[in-house]
Amino acid sequence: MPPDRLPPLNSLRAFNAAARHMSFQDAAEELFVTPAALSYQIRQLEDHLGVKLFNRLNRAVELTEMGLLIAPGIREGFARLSKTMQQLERRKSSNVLVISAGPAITAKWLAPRLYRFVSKHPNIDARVSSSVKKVDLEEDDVDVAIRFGAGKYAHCRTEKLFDEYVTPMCSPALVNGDRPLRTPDDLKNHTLISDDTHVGFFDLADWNAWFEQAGVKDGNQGHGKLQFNVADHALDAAISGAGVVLGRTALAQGDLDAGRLVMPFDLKIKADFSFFLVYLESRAEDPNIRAFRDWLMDEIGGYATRETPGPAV
Amino acid sequence: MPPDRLPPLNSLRAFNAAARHMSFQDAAEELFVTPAALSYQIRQLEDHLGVKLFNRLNRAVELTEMGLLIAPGIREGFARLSKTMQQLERRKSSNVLVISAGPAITAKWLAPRLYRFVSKHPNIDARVSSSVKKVDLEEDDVDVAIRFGAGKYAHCRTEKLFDEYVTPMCSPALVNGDRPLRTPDDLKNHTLISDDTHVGFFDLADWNAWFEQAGVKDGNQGHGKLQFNVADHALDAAISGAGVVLGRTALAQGDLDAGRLVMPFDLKIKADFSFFLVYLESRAEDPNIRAFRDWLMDEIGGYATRETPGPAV
DNA sequence: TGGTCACTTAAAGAAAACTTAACTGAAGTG
DNA sequence: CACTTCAGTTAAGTTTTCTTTAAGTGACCA
Repeated sequence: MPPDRLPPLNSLRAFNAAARHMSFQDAAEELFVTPAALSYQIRQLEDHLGVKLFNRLNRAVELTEMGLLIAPGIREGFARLSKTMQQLERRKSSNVLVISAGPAITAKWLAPRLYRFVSKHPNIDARVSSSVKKVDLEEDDVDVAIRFGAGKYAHCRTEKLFDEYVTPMCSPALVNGDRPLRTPDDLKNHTLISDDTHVGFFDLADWNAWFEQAGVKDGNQGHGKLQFNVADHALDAAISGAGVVLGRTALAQGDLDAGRLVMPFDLKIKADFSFFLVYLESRAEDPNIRAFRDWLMDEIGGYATRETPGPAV
Repeated sequence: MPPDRLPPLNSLRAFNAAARHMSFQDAAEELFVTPAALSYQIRQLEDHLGVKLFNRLNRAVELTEMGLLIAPGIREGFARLSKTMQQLERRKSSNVLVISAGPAITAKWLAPRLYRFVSKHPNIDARVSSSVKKVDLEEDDVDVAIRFGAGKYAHCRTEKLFDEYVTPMCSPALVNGDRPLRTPDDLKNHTLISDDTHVGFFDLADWNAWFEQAGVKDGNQGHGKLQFNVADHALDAAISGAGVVLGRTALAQGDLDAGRLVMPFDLKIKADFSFFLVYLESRAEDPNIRAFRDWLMDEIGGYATRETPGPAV
């Protein structure tokens, strides 16, 4: 980057305020100076650039072509600086790390092991913001996000956590019970549990898709059905023996490891999407974010797959 | 936006230079001041924020946690301001509008009618940058782009120009010649022309796909084949009577209107992608960009479909 | 016609930023 | 082990820049 040769910064700030208010008076007020000072600043900028930025009308001002041209860029530049200073203020007082994740992954995966992160980093005040809504890392006060998706987010560094597979799962008691589960056909004797959390957000194989791949006709016409709109509730229902759930391996990990759930069949359908850790490229060196990322990678024992797409056409 | 209460801007600039160079000396040089001045500025910023930003080592400096936290944001903020001033410089001297478009759409659509834009806006120096490579509107010196895609680009305003369909096309002489083209089956008697320009960039129906939809078996085993790696060359070959091309309606528009090409069959396969005009959201009010956009919309006689996706997770 | 409103201008005063020059303390050098 | 060098610091004084005060302009409004 060459020596930038920027105009006097105070005059740029004055221009920014004036362009936003479309009034020198209001701008002067915002900056706690007299209108005279502001007028002088704008003129200084115009002289420096050799270009008129405002047309002075009788009792108003309007941006010239050139003013119109640079106003958005100047505004964004200062907004970026401003946001950055806010970040620092936030960090100065407390030491919060806001983690955004969907409800299911939070309940089944993140929350049960987050205590390890907190005890490893007692100075970091970790907060989980659990929501289905997409979160804007640049706007909302969120530091890192765990997202199920394709792993492409503008300006973000993303690291794959794990892939997702869909397969039937149930309580171990069910497998060898009075209606045993030996072949996919046996599923017709059981209540089929599912969830529609993802509908409208992303595609995920459903019972029909699984039965098709398993070569079972009319599998879905079986014993009964039970549907949830929160993924972890569906799993919990299966744990309690209510039936067989078409579960997601990543979410059910803990229950599978603990023996509360088993996968009676080999057939797993891989999802198009995976779980990713996402955070702003520009904040990759933030100590708190690094700490969380390192802990997370350690926790899953995998290594990172980095992808850093930028905005391109 | 509230009154920002930013720290002294000069001290921010000093911090930016120092953080980039990791050296007060070099930073001072960049800003054409003495090291003493720079030292003073950094201290001023630290005092203002109440936070140490650099650790002073014996003969070097290093960023503290807090310094590390804000450095990227500060840098980006100034980079934005800098880019904006560069834009103004560019516009001051000349009045260039750089249009980026793929080779085929340039040759067949844009170039033949761009003279109308230039004669309508004689003060604008329009330049076409024709390339297959993706262009970064924020980095490269490109003002607007015409792209074939899904119409989702970060930070960009996109307006749909037209959809794209794929269907056989040939010289009108061929249709009623000694090997007439009455039904899709007749294609077996003709040389099949195609292009693979798009391969690796996006999916587009090929001859196999078209034959399948037309219900023709083994259509592709016909008379002969001719393949190009530039889309407009394939069209030109068809115009000259070399055979039947699986043409793209948007690209062939001009040749179809002029009667140089005809579409012997009704079956058109719609492409997943469309042509879009793309430009940075922040430059939507740029007079040159507005002028081009308005002319373009006028030219196609359609109205705009605006989509402005931001970076979200 | 006279008052008001938004911005401008000029001169003087206040505040900031910069330089000079002397200082510190560690690393490299002979 | 002294001597030099090098990066950064500090303090005092100066220069530059910015800001205010106060008077001025010109269009709009009553």
